[in-house]
Amino acid sequence: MAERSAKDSLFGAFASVAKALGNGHRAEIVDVLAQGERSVDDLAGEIGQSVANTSHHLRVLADAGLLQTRRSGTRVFYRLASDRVGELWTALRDIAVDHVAEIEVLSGAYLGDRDGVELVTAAELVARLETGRVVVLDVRPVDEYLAGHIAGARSAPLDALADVADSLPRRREIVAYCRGPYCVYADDAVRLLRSRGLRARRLDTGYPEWRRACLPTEVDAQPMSAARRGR
Amino acid sequence: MAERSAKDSLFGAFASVAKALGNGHRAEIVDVLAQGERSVDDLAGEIGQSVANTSHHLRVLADAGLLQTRRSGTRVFYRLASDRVGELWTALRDIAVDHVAEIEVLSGAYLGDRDGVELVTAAELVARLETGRVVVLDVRPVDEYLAGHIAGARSAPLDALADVADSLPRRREIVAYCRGPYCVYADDAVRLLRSRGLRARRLDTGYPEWRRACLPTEVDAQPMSAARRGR
DNA sequence: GGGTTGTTCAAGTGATACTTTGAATACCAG
DNA sequence: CTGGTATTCAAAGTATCACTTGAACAACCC
Repeated sequence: MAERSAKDSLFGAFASVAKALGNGHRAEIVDVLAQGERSVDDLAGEIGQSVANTSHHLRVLADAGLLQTRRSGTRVFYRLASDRVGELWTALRDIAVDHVAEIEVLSGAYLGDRDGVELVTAAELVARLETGRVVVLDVRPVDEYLAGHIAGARSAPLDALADVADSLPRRREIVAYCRGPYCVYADDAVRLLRSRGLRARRLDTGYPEWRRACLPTEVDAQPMSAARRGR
Repeated sequence: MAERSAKDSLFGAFASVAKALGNGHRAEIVDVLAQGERSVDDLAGEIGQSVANTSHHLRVLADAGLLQTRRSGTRVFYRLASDRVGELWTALRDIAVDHVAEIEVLSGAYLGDRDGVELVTAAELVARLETGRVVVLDVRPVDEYLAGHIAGARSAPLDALADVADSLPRRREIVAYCRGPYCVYADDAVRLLRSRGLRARRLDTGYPEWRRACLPTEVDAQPMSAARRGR
């Protein structure tokens, strides 16, 4: 009957959104864009692909309604179409972790040995922030920090961390965070800090999850052009 | 560097879950399984495909970790691996509705003319249930009602609705609900009831969303075999 | 054993997905 | 308006995968 084909078309359209996310490079793109908007060039660098190929994948995602664009001079900035897209990506990732056995192996291969990298949950960090006995470090690139960070966090990008480390209190606990649970920045930071005898742990998620949970954040207002120039 | 390929593999694994949902028939399967477990045979009927093909799609979903199985005699029952899979499906569907223009047309083609089918939100229904001035009808097949339904709802499967209609109060408002926003049962029910002069509207979502929102539900305990026999 | 229900396999059919290349377009600065 | 930068487009190459079917096989019940 005609109902059947109408239903098939409708569910095919629902599935098309999933299909757009069904590619590793595109998943990486969404993961990066959860931090904030990026130019095609930036994204190509992040995912290690040619600009042309990146542009192609961006089009696939945009056609599925997951991304929106903004032109600024010669550059085109892509961003997630809404916060809900970020939530969808997080949900997908979490379900993959829970139900795909293979992921444990792969994340181990990517993140490296996590011995000595202890985790802190967002709830625990909130509690510690209230009592004040913790230093929070944002170890992402500076422009991501400027675009928004955990309230009270200090910027300490990985390449500047060695310098910052000397000025950190040796008694107080340090919590580093970065882009998300599958970002190596915070792991690297914790290893470096601990090798210097500091008490460091990492947040188990990242900035996007923190913000979407409506936990306290700050934005360091700066002209966008200046912020971008840093990359 | 090696990190790149490790990262690609990891995100490829995340994407594999999305890939499993990236097919219309499989999306329909997940939508049906959000109601509760089903045998392969049942599912094949629901999605209008051969048993062999249905079994194939079920395997794809199960391999991606989205489904689990239970054997009972000669039958194999599939179910969602967890509630979170249902949430993922709902999130995907909602984002598709928000961001894919095409869907409006397709859902119109499937659901038919919705003139005269007014919607009630879950929040509004909760409020009305508290004041007691509403009759809630579950118009899904009986066994789905038995497996769990909105607290206080009365079972009125579509094929029996004509009989039930006569016994409904003519002054009180009637709210029908079914499997979800893209299920035609409740729409059909509302049209039938209104054609008889009753004041009927439909819930804008369905039973799975109601249950996951932790709103009040009831289960009519019955031997599973008896419940299943009905199909 | 005979009947029911599911899974697997092989095969057919068709097409899609990804990447690269080179050219084209859009915009800015001077 | 010209040259430089950033992005998109179109086409071609490469590879392979996806979906469906029909028949054989397996698991189970009575």
